[in-house]
Amino acid sequence: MRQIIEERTGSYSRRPQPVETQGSSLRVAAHTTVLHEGDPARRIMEVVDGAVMLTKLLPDGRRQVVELLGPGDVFGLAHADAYACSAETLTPATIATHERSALERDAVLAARLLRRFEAQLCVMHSHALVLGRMSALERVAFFLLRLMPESMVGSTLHLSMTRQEIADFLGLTLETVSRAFSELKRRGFVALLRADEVRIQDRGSMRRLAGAA
Amino acid sequence: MRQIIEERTGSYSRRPQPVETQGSSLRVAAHTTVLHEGDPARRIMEVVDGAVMLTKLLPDGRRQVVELLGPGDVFGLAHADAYACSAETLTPATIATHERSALERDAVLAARLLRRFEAQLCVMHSHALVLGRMSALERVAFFLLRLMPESMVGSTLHLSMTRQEIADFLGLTLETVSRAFSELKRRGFVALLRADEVRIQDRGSMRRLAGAA
DNA sequence: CGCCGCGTTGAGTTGTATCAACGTTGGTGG
DNA sequence: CCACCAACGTTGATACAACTCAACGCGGCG
Repeated sequence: MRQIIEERTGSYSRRPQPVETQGSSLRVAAHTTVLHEGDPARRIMEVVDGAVMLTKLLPDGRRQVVELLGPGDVFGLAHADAYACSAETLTPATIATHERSALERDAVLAARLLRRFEAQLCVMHSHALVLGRMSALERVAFFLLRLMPESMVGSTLHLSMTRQEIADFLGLTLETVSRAFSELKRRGFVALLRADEVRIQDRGSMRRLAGAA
Repeated sequence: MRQIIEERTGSYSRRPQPVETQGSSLRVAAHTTVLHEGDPARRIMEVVDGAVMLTKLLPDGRRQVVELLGPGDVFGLAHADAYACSAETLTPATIATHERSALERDAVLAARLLRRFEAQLCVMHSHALVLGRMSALERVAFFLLRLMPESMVGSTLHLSMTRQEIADFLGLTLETVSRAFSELKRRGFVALLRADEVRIQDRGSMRRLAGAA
């Protein structure tokens, strides 16, 4: 669809710094596929700004959103030199890219990625618990808490995902996600200003539902 | 239960090498809990030999086996300075441990962990697809293929997990896992010599079931 | 032998998927 | 400005896969 991507090389074009690698930076529109599952994995990427989702497909078309990424998160991982997931922007985004070979040369970059990978692996562990052991209502409560940092308590959250995308992330159908939203609203745990504008009313009950996430 | 752990310091006790970190090595019996979810995360660990599973618990006791680890795999990851998962051996195992501070000093170690984290993150992505989108039969087929490397085609696989542990890994109940094994046997895709001895008879059909894993 | 943990199988229940209709919103063009 | 349309969301009725509860089988060990 809207594949508006503009690329520009790193700020230090004059003398290529050995530490600040020759990574370039992409500015990408919302709903743009940045890379495709199975393509040769040449570069590794970091979300600088915006939101990105990683997806995997089964041959018959079933889809799983395997990870939701925000600023600092890393993607473009490879299994057998091919990208393991597709990556699609949820919002307009800025993405930094690095040659894979840069990892060996640039220790600072490698250290940053190591810390990030650890954090993302922990998040994946939590997500496995969600997908493997939680009910639909619990999954949606968990999802909303995950998107709503402690800080912004009373404020309203904008969802940049459709019901189908949320369903594909939580291992549900879009109808079940919709019913779960309605049920949370009915119980007074959340308020839906619009379909994509949510306010959490009762954080305690939500946390109890989500298993003290 | 059987908490037979013997610890010994690294081989270079004389002059402590700056690169080969002061990691110690554990010899651990099967069915031993090596670390507990929530404990302060002081050390990072590598499986040298044997098999280890990482688990997470919900307050009401529901359990998810989030990862299965073999030689080379890394665990002991921290979220907010606490272990994110418990780790339990499935077989007798040898485990190398490193102080977390060693990561900053030892570039070789850091590079190895980075590669491992990338691989383990990819595996977790696949597992999210399994947990979110696959049927019970597909999950069990996927599980068996994952344990049976391409190389050993005709040979027999020893499962070191109970039906309950497999169920907790695949997000199912032990009865459903048992029925799936029976169904795979009925279809002639696998042979069950004993409950924990499996031979894959029809790898093609298994791969088709598991979505060309 | 007889117990105990683990596995299998059956019968009935339930949560989520599926299928289908209807509602809402935002954009476009008459 | 309003009518129309398309995409997204909600809600209801029904179906079905997996869960739950329960009985039974089997193998290893004291």
